[in-house]
Amino acid sequence: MPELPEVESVRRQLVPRLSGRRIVEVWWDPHPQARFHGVGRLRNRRIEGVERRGKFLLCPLDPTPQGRADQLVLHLGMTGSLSVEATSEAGADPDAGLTHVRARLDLDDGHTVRFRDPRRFGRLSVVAPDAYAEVVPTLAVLGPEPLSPAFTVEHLAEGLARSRAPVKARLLDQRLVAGVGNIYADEALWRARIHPASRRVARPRAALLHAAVVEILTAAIEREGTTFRDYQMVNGSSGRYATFLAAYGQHGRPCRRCGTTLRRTVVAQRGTTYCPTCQRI
DNA sequence: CTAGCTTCCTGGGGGC
DNA sequence: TGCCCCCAGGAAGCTA
Repeated sequence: MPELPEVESVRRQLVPRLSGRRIVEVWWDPHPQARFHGVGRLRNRRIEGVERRGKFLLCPLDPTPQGRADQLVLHLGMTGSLSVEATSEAGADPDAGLTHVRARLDLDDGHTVRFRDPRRFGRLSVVAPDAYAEVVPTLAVLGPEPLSPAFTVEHLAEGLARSRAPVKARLLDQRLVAGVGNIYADEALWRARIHPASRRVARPRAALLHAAVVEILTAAIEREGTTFRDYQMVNGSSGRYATFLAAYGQHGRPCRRCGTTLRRTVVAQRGTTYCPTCQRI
């Protein structure tokens, strides 16, 4: 599941491959449930850079003749990945043997960006910021970047105080903080010793959670993310954070702090692993 | 407005 | 070995 560290790792690999390239041809999946918006507008546009907000990849494009400053907005969903390899010869398999290719962007340097997404949860849009609310509503209301100065203890503590929803639900809701998904929510809550279903997190524990989120995401980026099932990087390699997971997917194993068997439950409609001894409501 | 449930999709794992 | 069933999950869309 690509979350912030995985998307950031993909972004870093894309920068040298995409920056300054012009898109000469575009194809996308005609499947009725495919989540594409305005992708035809990519033809003959230049990619100015590769940025990230939360789990969204953003590629600013050169302005249209009408002066419209739109962007390519990509969300990998659960199973999305990107490859950048040679464009296939005419008549050859345009997907070069890759499965589940849902979109292709042919670049002016002889490479093709292939967006693979077995479960079709990913989204690819061409949209200007003033249309985020209609096209990518989560991006329009996204909270601060967790590794930026805007993400403060005060912001997290006050945000948690304004709601009685389970703290894990608040971490997954992209409005409080951007980019945290199921893996790093479980990891941060374990590190901060907070029960995922806790509905009251006062300032002292909010400060622990703030530090845990920052430390976990920083360490995961250093290891280029977690490869659990589908996630892989642009060059096909895996993230190396999986062996550091203390909670996510570790139910039935002993807690690394106290040895208690980690328990699996459901919080916010998501599989959740926690330590019943360290993490009390 | 918020909280929380359902929906989309399909590979893979478990059970028999 | 094969078949069936069901699960995993981010975000959007819905209900109450």
